[in-house]
Amino acid sequence: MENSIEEMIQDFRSTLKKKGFNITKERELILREVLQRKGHYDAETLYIAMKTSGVKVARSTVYRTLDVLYDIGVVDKSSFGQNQFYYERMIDRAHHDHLVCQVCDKIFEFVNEDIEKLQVQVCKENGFKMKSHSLQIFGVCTQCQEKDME
Amino acid sequence: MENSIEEMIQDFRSTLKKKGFNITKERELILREVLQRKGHYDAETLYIAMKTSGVKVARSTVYRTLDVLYDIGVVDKSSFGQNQFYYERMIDRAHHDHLVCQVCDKIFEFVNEDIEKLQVQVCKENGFKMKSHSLQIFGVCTQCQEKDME
DNA sequence: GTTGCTGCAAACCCTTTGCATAGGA
DNA sequence: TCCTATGCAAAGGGTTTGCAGCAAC
Repeated sequence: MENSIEEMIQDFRSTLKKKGFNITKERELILREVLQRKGHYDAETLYIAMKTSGVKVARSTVYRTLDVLYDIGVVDKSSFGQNQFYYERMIDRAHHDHLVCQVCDKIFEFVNEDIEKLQVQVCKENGFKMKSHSLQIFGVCTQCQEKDME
Repeated sequence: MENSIEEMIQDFRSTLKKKGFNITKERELILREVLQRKGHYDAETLYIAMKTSGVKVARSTVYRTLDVLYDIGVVDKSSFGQNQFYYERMIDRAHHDHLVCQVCDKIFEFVNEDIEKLQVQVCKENGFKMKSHSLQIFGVCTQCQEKDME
């Protein structure tokens, strides 16, 4: 259940091979960064973080690799209606949806099996073949509601 | 129930006033275009359509006004993960969610009361104050599935 | 007369792309 | 060797912004 980073990198290598991608040190470096990072971030943030910590990699490689990681299911990609993509590792996690606070921009997660089931049903009713889905609820989080009352 | 365009424009004027916006002829022109348009479109499409039909209005005014219309609840705004915003009039319509076909890019709508209720419940459980939400299911529509089999 | 809106063009921001070079298979 | 990936810089595309002139209140 609990895999070490090194084991995950081994998996990654074999998945790349299986899908016809080359194994490169840049892809591994980016994977390492992704694996140790929790929560949501955009490609630019990841790129800057890597630059700052002295890793040599090009911006376009980060963008391209994040999409490879998305392709092979290592990260999730979502957009929260902000015309920008956010990534997040999918390791050891079930699919989840998001509560987006419009005051502090924090993103909270939730899992709701019943909603998932209803989505499957909706697809069945419409003859639609589901590949993925994305549910965001926008509003105000508890903390911001409290701040507002002060 | 069934309001005429002119009645809707009257409502619009009073809403603008109530919210502290000025009433201008550009805003009215854009509202007219929005009211007679069904389905989803981006700001650029609306702008080009207006230009083509001879309406004099600046691109930035269209972009700015669509956001005003969104503010006051005349249009809905969503992004379908394409780094672009899509607008759609909200008149005479219940909230609905979207099935996005990744093959033909068509967008289908559905309404599901049970999902809506579960969302309210999720918010309650998390002490989250919901303002809006957005659910998109990505996949392949019936027609594209059939085409694929040929 | 103020304040807010429009129009224009330029700036912005994130993302993608073209191409020469480097590096896996 | 062949083909894919990288790095760089430049282009792209949708959206936003600064500012002067203009229109609403």
